[in-house]
Amino acid sequence: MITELNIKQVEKISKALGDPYRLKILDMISKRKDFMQCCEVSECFNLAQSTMSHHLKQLVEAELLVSEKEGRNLKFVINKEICDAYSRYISNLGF
Amino acid sequence: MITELNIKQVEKISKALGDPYRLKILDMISKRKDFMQCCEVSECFNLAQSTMSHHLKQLVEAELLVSEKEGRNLKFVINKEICDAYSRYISNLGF
DNA sequence: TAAATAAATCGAAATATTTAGATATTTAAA
DNA sequence: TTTAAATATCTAAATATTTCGATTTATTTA
Repeated sequence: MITELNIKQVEKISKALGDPYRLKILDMISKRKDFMQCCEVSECFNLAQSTMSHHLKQLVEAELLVSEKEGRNLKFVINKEICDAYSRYISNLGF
Repeated sequence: MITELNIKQVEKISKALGDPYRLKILDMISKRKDFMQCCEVSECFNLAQSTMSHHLKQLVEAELLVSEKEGRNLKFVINKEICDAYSRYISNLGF
């Protein structure tokens, strides 16, 4: 089944994508074969832990990332299905 | 030549897409075969003229829309190339 | 069980965005 | 050439977002 986003979801995803840190986070995570840990992500940016947590939460709530708890760590992977659905929504604007 | 967006452009486009009015505006314009006039767009929303002007400006500055002056009116069309480039950027996050 | 680590939550300040009203500019029509 | 229409700009208020520090929660390790 192909995921179809409604306009509210598109808005939320767009908002999540509209920040330089969050774009860089997605970029980093996407370059991994497997997954990425939260604390690893934090180390790459000069931001407070609470700020990073907030950014990651927004990406998860927009469903761009899927997170999984592993002990006291958090692993992230890109939600390919949502990325594709969003991508499709935007490119369909051109028709 | 295929347009490749840099991360700053992706941020700007995402911000432009992260508002319910602007998404609806794009939706309306995209449903037209040809183009759409500014005042036509305004009529569809319960927003002040200056507010609408501001929203349209953001879409044009993000290059999602191309505007052309025609007399005292403004015509808009979707910038398909940018939509596709943005769409491609996002779907590539999945790899 | 105590200490340490990873992440989340809360509160508050700084910053950015959205919105409307007033005014200005540009062009068309009377 | 005055008037009307379409759009843009400016200012200010309301609202939302970003950020940090402090605290809390959950889990692991000593």
